[in-house]
Amino acid sequence: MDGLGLPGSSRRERVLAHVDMDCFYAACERQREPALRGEPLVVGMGYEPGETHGAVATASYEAREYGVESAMPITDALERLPRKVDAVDDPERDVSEAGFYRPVELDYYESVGRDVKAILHDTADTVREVSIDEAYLDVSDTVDWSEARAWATDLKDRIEASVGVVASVGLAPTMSAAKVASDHDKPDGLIIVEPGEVRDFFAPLPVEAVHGVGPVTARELAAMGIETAGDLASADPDRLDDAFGERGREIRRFARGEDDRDVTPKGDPKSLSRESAFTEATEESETVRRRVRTLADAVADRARRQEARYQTIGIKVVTPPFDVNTRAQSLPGPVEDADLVESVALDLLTEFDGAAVRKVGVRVSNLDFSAGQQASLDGFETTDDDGPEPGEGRAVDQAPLGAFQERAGTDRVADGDRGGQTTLDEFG
DNA sequence: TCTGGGGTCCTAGGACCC
DNA sequence: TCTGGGGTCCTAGGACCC
Repeated sequence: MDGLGLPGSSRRERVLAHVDMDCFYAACERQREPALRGEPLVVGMGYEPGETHGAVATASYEAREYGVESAMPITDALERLPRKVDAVDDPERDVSEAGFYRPVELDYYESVGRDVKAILHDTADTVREVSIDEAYLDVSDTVDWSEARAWATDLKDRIEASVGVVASVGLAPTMSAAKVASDHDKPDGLIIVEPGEVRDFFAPLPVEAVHGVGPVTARELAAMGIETAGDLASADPDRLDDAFGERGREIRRFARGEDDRDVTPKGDPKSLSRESAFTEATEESETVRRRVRTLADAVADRARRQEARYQTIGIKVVTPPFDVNTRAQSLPGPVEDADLVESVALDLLTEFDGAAVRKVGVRVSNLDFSAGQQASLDGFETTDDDGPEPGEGRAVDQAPLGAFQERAGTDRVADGDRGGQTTLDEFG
């Protein structure tokens, strides 16, 4: 097989697919509550039945007809599309011009997402899961361009038949083109962009269609007279570099159909965080501190379940109108210590005492998964002695924080108890 | 527009080291 | 006295994605 494995542009044209579920949260709700099919449906984040707070996570296409959009406050959505139950009681309202509202239930959507991913992994050797409802596939070894449509149709059918949700699929020789292709014909879309067609496919699209171009960049590009992907493809690369740096060159390459990125399985996360907004901005430090404590515990718990140690602990404080402030503190070595997450987070928060706060977050980063891998190895090998790992011992010795230093010893015991068991559970 | 939650990557400046 | 260069780590912020 000539060309296989050659680097750069000389290598064989790959066959890549991007699979993207249509209105995924709404589709999940309809899958388990079929009466919602064909009805305008809004799935709200932070929404509870009968209430009016929260924001739109997903609006079905029927709901979009009424002007309901993603990220819109539920109060606005209700003005455009009243709840069916309310309309029934209101003689002023036409029941046929009303819709259904459901709260986000992420655990359920994740289980549906896993069912879809299982089919993808069964179909392709190389899968990169991007999010709960989206993935890239590399099927170069098994699918030829001449059979691409049949393959994709079969995949879509399998997903719909066995999981009950609809996917849009795009095939192209690059990841960035496959992504745009899957988005181009939604819902229930299937677009195939063969090698050599990529640039023409991109040309008429607005720059926002290019992966990596958001509202800010689009506005700046427009000011430069660049409005379509075609304009972007033929723009002077130095000019883009001046305006946007390396990212400017990258979006130009994408628009030209140049994208060497390989589909690789998703690795370990780089950070874990939890954040939460107040119903309205508060200046009460104790209220904010309480929330930060809760978030810190949740983040630490998430890290523990994923067997991730962390070396950096940070907070995010959003103050009106929408100023995002971040603070972070690094430790001398990776730890797993819920109390430390809380105390460092609270310590960083003192800077914002008395400030109006509308939202707070806690984050751990600089993650280290080697301890978990070690634990899983231990499970299959002869029992290790109980001494600390060399690296961990050193980290503890250098710790600048009293709390960290005092408690590190007891954490080791807890770790030893848990490591192997947790791992077995996950594989079981 | 008065913006929900969980991520990624990049840039820039300062500290510190050789 | 403002004179060299290179490298790494850390923090903070920004843009973007779903």
